[in-house]
Amino acid sequence: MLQKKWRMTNQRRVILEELRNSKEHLSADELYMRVKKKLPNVSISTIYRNLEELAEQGLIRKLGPQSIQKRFDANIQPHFHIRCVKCGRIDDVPFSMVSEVSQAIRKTTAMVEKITGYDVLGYHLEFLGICPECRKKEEKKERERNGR
Amino acid sequence: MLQKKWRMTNQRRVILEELRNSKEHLSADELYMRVKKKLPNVSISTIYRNLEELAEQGLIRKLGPQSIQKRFDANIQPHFHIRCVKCGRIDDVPFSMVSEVSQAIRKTTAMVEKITGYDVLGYHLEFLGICPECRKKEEKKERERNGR
DNA sequence: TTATTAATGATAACTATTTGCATTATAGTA
DNA sequence: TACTATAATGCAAATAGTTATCATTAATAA
Repeated sequence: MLQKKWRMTNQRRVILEELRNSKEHLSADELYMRVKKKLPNVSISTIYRNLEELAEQGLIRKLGPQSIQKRFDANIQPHFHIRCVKCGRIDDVPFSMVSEVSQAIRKTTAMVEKITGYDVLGYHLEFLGICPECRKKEEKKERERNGR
Repeated sequence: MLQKKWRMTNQRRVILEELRNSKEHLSADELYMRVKKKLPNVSISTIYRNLEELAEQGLIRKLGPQSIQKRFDANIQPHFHIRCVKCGRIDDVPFSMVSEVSQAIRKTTAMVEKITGYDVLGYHLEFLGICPECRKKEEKKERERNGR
């Protein structure tokens, strides 16, 4: 398991600094604007590369969905979802499963409004995991690696 | 408040049918493939337009984030987020606010694994709402509309 | 100080989605 | 039933956000 050497470049340092100094959660292009003020020659691809790299190292968190594709659901009854982090597949988590959770969330809403100043319209709860198919694939790969 | 007339076209009907017949949550291009089998001349832009339209009418649900841009967070402590549906801005909901919720979620995890067959790795809870700035803008627009 | 190679900047490519526009088809009316 | 207004379509081009390529630069270990 040899590990890639890690270099703390000027760009990387400034990117991390700017992200840490900001109260908001910046998008790649917002961050690009800020870093540019310190390092006018920085490239947008350096921003993207470093965000990936820093997230992989656990120094920052990537928010939102891993897959950019939107998905659509004809079931408009309240229910939650579970998404496979490997393949992007989304399945249902029946509402009965999570009625306790949704009750807890509802109880918290007023407090969230007071603290954040937002009008809360709803929420989005999604479990993340590895779907049965992808787990099988993983296990197969594992066996092949060990087999020879 | 005059309302746009709504026409049930062949394409629209098949799109809705295919979405309702599928157990999974389809992405636009997956749906495109299926609709194409019934209507070979259908265009991908018809799929997109109808998904938007049907979601607006409340006949289907759009899953995942409204904005496709990823955002990044240098705070790697556990906490939840609240996102503005108008402008895409993301703020923190402090962990203390939602410790009750996260406890309820943790208690449910084992059950979710059993039902869905997934290995659950984590979850993502995001409140949706309108941020103070956007609310102010909305109110201003409202006043202007009524004012004259 | 030098050698290795990780990281960079510039640019092209790519993916998912949206838009413009001329044409077609639906629903309401004569 | 035919006519009309306009919603919706198909196609192509445009766009947004992100990723890949590649020659060049610079950080680290010897």
